[in-house]
Amino acid sequence: MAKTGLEVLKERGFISQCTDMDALQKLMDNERVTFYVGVDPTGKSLHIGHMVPFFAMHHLQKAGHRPIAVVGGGTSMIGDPSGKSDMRKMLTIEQIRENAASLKDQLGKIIDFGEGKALMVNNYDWLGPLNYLEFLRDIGIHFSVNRMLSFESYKQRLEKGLNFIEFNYQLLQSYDFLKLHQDHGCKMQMGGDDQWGNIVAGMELIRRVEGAEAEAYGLTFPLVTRADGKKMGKTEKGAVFLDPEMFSPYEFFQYWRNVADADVGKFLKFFTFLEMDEIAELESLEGSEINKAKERLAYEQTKIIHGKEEADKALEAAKAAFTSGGGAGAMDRDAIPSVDVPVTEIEAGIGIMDLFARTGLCGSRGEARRLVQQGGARVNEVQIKDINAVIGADSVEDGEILLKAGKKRYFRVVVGS
RNA sequence: GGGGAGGUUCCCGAGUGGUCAAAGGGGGCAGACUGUAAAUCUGUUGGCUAUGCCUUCGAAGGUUCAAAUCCUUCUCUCCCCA
Repeated sequence: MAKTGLEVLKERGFISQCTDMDALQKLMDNERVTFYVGVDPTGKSLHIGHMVPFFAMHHLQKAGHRPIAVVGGGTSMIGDPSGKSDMRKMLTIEQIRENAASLKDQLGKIIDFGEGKALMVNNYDWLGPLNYLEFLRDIGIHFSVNRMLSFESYKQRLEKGLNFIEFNYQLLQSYDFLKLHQDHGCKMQMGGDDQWGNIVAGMELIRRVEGAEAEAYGLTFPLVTRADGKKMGKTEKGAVFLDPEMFSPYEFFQYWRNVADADVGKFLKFFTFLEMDEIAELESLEGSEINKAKERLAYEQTKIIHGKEEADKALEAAKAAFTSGGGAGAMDRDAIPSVDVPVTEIEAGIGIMDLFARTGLCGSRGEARRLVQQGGARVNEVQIKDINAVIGADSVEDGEILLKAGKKRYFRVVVGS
């Protein structure tokens, strides 16, 4: 007996709030439902913190429903105040267009944009040409300022200051839902919990314009948190982007490999397509065994985003680097960042601090000095503790020198001519 | 438009003429311990051609032997009034 899409979401923990679960269940049992999720094209790459709704989309699409990804080209020119303590930066139309194009590629890894299976639209297409007076008359009339002000998300902003442009965001998002309902028969909107207010507002708008019997539902996902309280998908160096140029597949793999014990099960459900019984099995592992589950999580997730080949490479590299006495010997060379240094410089000899300072492993010579003094610096796996050590041609192996900072960070110095 | 309070190093937050590269906390980095986890403990945390030098306390000027600290102007934020 196949599970319905909604059941899959439920058992995986995707559902936080639903405007009418029973009715939605019934609807989805009986027909192919078109639903949508908004994406903000505020950057050229998504990061994993954005991914929950798209994994949810995947499950529903698999169950036969039709997703629409709405690029918020128009709305991102306004900036959603929900859950934000500060106003968002505004982008130009050109930037947004560029971003939108690369976002589609990334979403394509999770959602099948094949003919008729899914849509991607840009709300700038209908928000852009809007006529202010008409919009106020046709749409604005349905909104109560009193009601809007009572929303929790606005309350918070009222204390800090909320300007008029942001205040309009909800109207525009509601209009999106109405527009998609009219043009594509879209009946459900999904989003993070912070979108609840906006989603409900959209439903109400549809009911007011189309009549009380119009079918519109809303579904929200819980905010995915990490056991250590840090933001999902953020590292000190920035967000965990899906774009391999911005965040290498190896590091991506490592991010997942290093999640907290308490998060493994949850993440397997959210971010992989493994079956529930397999996840249950992985979840039941205890002690150091749990590393197997983390490895699986990292592998599956990397495979989805970067492909099987990259996932295999990352897995192998990780194994090589962390088992049997360490060493990056078997690591995939390309996965390690590198810098070119002319052979003449190597032959002349480079001070250990200079070498580390120019690799990105250390931000400055001072930082490099500390690293060396604290015993975190290794050249070809040999610890160097002398800050005056000079690295010369005798350290070159296979045309490169392998540097290691701490236990996990590697860097290659490629000797160029 | 009027009045008030503020802008300090990655973040929060002390500091109100020299002893300040600036307390404390957070975070980061490194080390120990480990399971590439968590917790804990230790060290470290502006840069450099390095017992000294340079750049930093919203911006620009000024006072002084000496300023994050005093004065002037500008700028931004928040609060109260209109």
